[in-house]
Amino acid sequence: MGATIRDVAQAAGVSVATVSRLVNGTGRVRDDTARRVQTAIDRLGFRPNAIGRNLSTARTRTLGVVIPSLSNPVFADAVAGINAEAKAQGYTLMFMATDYVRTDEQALVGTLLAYQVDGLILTVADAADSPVLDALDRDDVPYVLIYNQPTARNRPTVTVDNVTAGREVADFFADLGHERLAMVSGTLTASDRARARRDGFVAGAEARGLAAPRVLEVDFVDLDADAAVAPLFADRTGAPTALFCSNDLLAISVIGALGRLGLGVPADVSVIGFDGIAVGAQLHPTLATVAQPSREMGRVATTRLLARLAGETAAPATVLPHTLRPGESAGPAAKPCPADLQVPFHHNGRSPS
Amino acid sequence: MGATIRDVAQAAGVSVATVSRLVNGTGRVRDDTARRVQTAIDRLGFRPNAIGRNLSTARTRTLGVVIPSLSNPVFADAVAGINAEAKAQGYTLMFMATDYVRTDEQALVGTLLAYQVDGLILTVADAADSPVLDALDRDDVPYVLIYNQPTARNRPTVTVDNVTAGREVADFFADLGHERLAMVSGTLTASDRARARRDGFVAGAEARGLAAPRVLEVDFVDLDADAAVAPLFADRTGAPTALFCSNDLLAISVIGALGRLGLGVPADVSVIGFDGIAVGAQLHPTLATVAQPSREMGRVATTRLLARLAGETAAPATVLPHTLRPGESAGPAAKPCPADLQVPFHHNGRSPS
DNA sequence: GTGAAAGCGCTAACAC
DNA sequence: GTGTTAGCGCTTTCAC
Repeated sequence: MGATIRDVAQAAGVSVATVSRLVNGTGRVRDDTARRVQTAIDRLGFRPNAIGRNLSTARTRTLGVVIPSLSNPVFADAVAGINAEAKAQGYTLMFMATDYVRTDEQALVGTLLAYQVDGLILTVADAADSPVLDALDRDDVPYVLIYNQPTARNRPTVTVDNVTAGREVADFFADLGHERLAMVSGTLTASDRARARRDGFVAGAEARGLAAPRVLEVDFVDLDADAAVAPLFADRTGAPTALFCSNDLLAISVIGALGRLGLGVPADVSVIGFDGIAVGAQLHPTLATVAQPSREMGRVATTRLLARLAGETAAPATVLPHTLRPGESAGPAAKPCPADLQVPFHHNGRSPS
Repeated sequence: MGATIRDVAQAAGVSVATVSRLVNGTGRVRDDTARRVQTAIDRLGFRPNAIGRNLSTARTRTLGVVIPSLSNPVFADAVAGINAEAKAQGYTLMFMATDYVRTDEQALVGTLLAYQVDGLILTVADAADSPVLDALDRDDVPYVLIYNQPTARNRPTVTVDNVTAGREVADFFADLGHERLAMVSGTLTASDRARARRDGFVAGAEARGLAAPRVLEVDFVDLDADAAVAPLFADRTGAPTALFCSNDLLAISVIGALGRLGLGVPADVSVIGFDGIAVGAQLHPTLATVAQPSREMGRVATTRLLARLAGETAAPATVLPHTLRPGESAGPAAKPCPADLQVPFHHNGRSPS
């Protein structure tokens, strides 16, 4: 497409080595030579071919990013953070989405590696049981996980404490007077963090002496929220009054489904999500959630990866603080009232207060 | 990191050419040779170095994507569509965000070009006045614009008809009985499409015999919605009853600000956005909007770019259909009632109906 | 301070 | 069918 280093060298009457030295600031070049070369560069519109450079240096200043999906703001935000930091450090991103197809992880990472990315930032289905990560470890490829749950193998990870967060959610509900808790989660085998959240939630409920929460596993990718939620409320007498959803997008769908079931949020059912996506705060009722600092997580993961690339050997897990963010979707449990006065279900989302 | 083609050749007792032929399926290889080579490949875990290949073929099977930001779902969705189609065609994305800094476009594209992307998909601030695009045209770099407004220069674009859409919004409001329209737009110089929407909107209002809508230009990037919206309602008697926001994110912020001003939506002010981001439908009131098929736009743009790369010379603009999606945020104009009965402003979002 | 030349890993003629 | 070899555009010794 453009001029090569040889063209420039020729035009300036110098060798390619000199051009290279000038362009990269490596090695000294006499002033007037530099001027001559620079003129040629400008005139020819020379832009060094990164591919040629990469081949020769065996570095690309390129980072690979593999995440489940860009359509979930939580990942889009993380990528925005990754990108911001990468850009600031002179790195460029190559990007791949698994679309939650676990078996695709391997191939996507393979593609990125073929392009000789200097390192990877990824969210895998399960960090504790991951052929991809095993392969990366074996080949000693620098990577940092993001969102994934830390494991016994001490893989480098930037995440929040999902177990504690789950426990806090149980506490939060218990404090509000709820006694029958339940969780709606995306496919648990597809998300180690969802499992961690559940574990914390279940443990928290037990610690508070509540019945073990029912855990409903749903297909998050193409979700029929109505069908998914219905079973929980088939027997309305024993139905849960508080629902923990493993992520915000799921929580939003669930709230919609509850409405169509004639259940008000939070009048009949309290709902809390996880992630802290921006829109949650704009909903009515505003979405209670456990907020993760997604953008920051992306930033930190990038910083750690670049440090690793620079030779540092960093700590296995960076645990960033999460925030249980109350919202209108989670309210106190309804006071039990005399049976004959009870009005258990309303057909709009509003409670008679 | 891994084995080279030479290692494989040596291990299999063949030449590199044979390995190359087998790996790329170019040229015939005897069955037993193939087996031997394949064994070596598997044993050594050989993965062809794309950089080497790229240098030699002068193609990278890599597409560059430049958009304003990933944090706006409208762009995230488009990138998701681009990625899906690219992936299906064996292409990988390199990604850059301008963060709405117009002057960065040039450099970002430059970086992508240095990496020898085969083509670009981009959204620029203004397609009609863009040094970047001029440069791309001059160097004959294949690209397709997305979201940008088609211009006289017939640059390849995948978009919706923003002008018509704007006109439809004016009609929509007029049909609802609104007489005082206004628009809140992101920086107009930073968005050719916002200008087009405004033009259509203004023209539409005029066609319906309404007063020229006031157009408020706000800094979308770090927006103080309260301060931005206030001037419109300083004089509440002549204040607009219907607001067109140049995008959904802006509309959401504006609705929040209106609430804090004591103005109900849609009771006191009707609001419509633009983009059709998914969360709009989850808001209460649901967000009226002009929906663009973002994911599909990304897909189509990619298809067109790949066709161009394959040698086809495609049409300048592909205009995809938009959909004016009514929502609760846009309702009929309040019937004027006798002055002494009038209750113009309420301090919650709900009208006394 | 500058140049010559040997690669980096691969593909693609071109020979055989 | 298979091997030889000349690059692709760049960096980087090593001489001078």
